[in-house]
Amino acid sequence: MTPTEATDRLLEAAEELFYAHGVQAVGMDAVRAHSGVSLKRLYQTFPAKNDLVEAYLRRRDERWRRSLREFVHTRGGDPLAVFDWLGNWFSEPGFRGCAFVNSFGEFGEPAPGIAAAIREHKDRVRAFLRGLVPDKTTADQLFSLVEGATVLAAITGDPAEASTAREAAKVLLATQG
Amino acid sequence: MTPTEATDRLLEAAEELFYAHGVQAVGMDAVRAHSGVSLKRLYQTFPAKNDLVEAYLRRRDERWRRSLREFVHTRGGDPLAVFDWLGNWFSEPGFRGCAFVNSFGEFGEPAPGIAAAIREHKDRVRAFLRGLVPDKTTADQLFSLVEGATVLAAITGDPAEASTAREAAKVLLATQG
DNA sequence: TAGACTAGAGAACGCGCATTCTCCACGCCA
DNA sequence: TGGCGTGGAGAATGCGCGTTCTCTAGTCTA
Repeated sequence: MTPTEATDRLLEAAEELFYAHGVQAVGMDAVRAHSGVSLKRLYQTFPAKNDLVEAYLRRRDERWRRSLREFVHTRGGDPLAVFDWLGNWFSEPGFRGCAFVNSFGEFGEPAPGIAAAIREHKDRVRAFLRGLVPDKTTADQLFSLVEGATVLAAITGDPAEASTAREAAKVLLATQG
Repeated sequence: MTPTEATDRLLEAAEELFYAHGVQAVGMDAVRAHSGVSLKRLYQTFPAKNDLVEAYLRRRDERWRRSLREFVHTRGGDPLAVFDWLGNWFSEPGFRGCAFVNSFGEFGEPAPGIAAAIREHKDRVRAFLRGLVPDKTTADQLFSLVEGATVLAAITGDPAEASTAREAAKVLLATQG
């Protein structure tokens, strides 16, 4: 098995397990079992669990934003499409809220790399929304709606939080946008 | 030491430690040390850590909502006062986001009592907002803003998320309320 | 005062898990 | 063919922590 293939398998397994069960609840041995990569190789690739966690978050950030970006692009950059995308996400089986918010909750004092990955993710999402909505304030308001809808959908299990937020966004965009 | 005094001290210590550092990061021995209640008494009062966690959450729910309710009451029930209250909260030293959202993130599969405490807290906050804002949809939109502002203030450390959300709420209330 | 009960301090137990170590099988080169 | 290095499987280590156990000092009662 080539090093890059091992890395891929590890990150794939890490994402599935960490997102579904939480980082702390998943042992390195579970990652080994789920990835099929030996423990030795695992530690050669990621010297400590924190390194794997940080890599998991950074990869998830890239993929999550790419998915959102591409979806919104097919809608001609309509900011409301963001909320349609959220609705789809909330409805996926296994949806458990924002991985970054969950990780923030899990680690009282996160390792610096992990804290940075979380903050940078939110910064990038904010930047994306600002690119979609010229007015900074309005963009930030939509961001708040996005985060709120995600948290509530996770806790209540109701994907309709997305349309509630969508209606609010529509009003905000019409008033200020 | 009377049993109720022991319970009070334990819950006080639990809240300070669990909220500040996260539940998993705080051992029962730290609760003992911080409360001054012996381990034996601790386990007589709360047979397992989960019971203490659930009691901590339920007590925090009561106090948090009472504080919000009383503040909004002094403002004549103005829904926008909610966001002023949030701004104060976000500015408090030691603010670390919503205890319930953090706990949700901490426990992949929470014990039933803990999951219920989290859900019930959100249900009650939603009910409070609906009492303030007759229109259900608008109330739910404000709820989304509240949750989003809280998450973002926690992660970015910027209390100004409260005023961003407040402006959005103002627009939503003017349009629909 | 002697006996019995209480509560606290802290040791002990058991387990889970991050990390490291040991041993073995397999492929490569002279 | 015979050493030799590479990689995997999985045991061993060390530690943190939830929970329980032990021992002891103090207090109340007859």
